[in-house]
Amino acid sequence: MTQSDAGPRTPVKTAERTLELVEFLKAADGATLSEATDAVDLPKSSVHNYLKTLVHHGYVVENDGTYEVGLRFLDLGAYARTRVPLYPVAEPELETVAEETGELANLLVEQDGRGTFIYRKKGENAVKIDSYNGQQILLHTTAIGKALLANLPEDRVEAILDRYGLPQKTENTITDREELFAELDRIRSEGFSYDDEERISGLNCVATPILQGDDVVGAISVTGPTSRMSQSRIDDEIKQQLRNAKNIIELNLSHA
Amino acid sequence: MTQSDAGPRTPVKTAERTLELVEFLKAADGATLSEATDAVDLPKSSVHNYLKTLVHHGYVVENDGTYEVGLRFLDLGAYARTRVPLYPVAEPELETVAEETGELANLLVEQDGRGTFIYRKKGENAVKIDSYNGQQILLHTTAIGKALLANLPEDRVEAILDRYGLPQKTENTITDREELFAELDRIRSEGFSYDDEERISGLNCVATPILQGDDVVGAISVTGPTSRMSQSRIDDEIKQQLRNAKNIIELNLSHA
DNA sequence: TGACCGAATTCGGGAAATCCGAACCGAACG
DNA sequence: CGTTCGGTTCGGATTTCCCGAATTCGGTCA
Repeated sequence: MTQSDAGPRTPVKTAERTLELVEFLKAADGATLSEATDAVDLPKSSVHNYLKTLVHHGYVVENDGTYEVGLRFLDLGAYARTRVPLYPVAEPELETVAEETGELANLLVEQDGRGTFIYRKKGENAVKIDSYNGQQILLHTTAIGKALLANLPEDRVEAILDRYGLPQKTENTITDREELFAELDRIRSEGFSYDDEERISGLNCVATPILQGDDVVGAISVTGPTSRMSQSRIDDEIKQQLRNAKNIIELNLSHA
Repeated sequence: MTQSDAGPRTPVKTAERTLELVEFLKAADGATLSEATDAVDLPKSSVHNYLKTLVHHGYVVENDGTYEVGLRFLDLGAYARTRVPLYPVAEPELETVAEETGELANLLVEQDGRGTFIYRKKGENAVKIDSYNGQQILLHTTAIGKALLANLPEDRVEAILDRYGLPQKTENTITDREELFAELDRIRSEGFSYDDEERISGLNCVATPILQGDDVVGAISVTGPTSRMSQSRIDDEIKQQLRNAKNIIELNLSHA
């Protein structure tokens, strides 16, 4: 990863190790003390202290020897979501989109250069994979991320690219800056972005940004399997649904 | 609080301070460095280091001088929820309950003696207050918590009471152990629990546990304003809806 | 324009918390 | 009954964090 942000001058290492440990528990779907010890570079006794401390505060749960991410994080996470003004406005509209199309409808916002799905609603036939709330992505890897990126000020886009680079996720991921900027231009003029299996093979996605005045506050999209996302369906149905939702959301945002 | 769990012998203090800081940001709905410094007992420069470290990792966001809880927690929280097998099974049924009654439908699970609402669905007329995902409560303060408590093994109940005590939330909160155990007996024999404004004045609640074999895995409830929750409506409509949802959920749990 | 004020950031020595290996326990299994 | 594989405890060495003072930054008022 081309990460050029060095971070704080004097980071609190213990805090970082704590978070790293929790992230490992997530990645591993739970782990024993020994497994966790192998993963983070610390002796067993130290990891033990960390885990017990986290357990005591409810951030980690222990079930006969295996440690897991605890529900206490849901409290913080759901709270953080309530602080995003777009969320309550967009939620009902995305529900409609999911119902009408039968596919997966998504809402993405940006924080600190990263994209976060703050709401995902499955329609009747929605693809099962690749879907849970809170998932974080790099903006250049998806249609919905690019829709957002295309409407950010140029200097912010530059800063984001400097920090996170353009790592490749599938063979279609854009990895070249020039190419990305050209694509962002196209998105700005058309108002929609697409991805052709750029992040996950077999999935297609159509997205459009949500604007508040001149500022982009998020983006919405519909995701479906390549087989069902024909050009004609995209043009006739999907884009219509998205346009509709976008209008209502922006209208409600403007006088709130 | 009657808290008799001393916690780990050698807690990692820095980890605790980190979490405490994030919790403060939540409680304060965002704060500046100076405000955060006043809240936690540390000098400004230390708090500065903590916050910058958290920002760097996306757990806190900074907007012109004020720090807020970041969306990265949503990733961990929503993930933790996916690890609860009850969640996907109960979600659609609670949606039905919310639609049919028009009130607020809830799903609670227990971890480490604390209750966590992992799903809440608002019906048409649902009360606006007191509702967000991930909220944590003490089990003895609500109908839904008591429904859960009533089906936990006695020694676990004792342990939970030892650890968290019976703090009073409203004038109706049960604060006496004997009284609570009597109430739990009653709940076990009736199969439903109620609260009369025990946690929040003006709100009433009807709840029933979700069992898997002999083990309680959670509880569901309907919450509404006292004015709308008449005895006859509770008996004729609400309990019927809950019974129905409970049956379907338990059935689906049993052969999964 | 310049001086002022509050807030955020940087700096460096001293104190304290974490690190870390080794030893101890306890359960499961052969 | 012995062995093994984890988890837990202990205490000294040292890294890391604490913490006040000095500096910089950004905005406001004269």
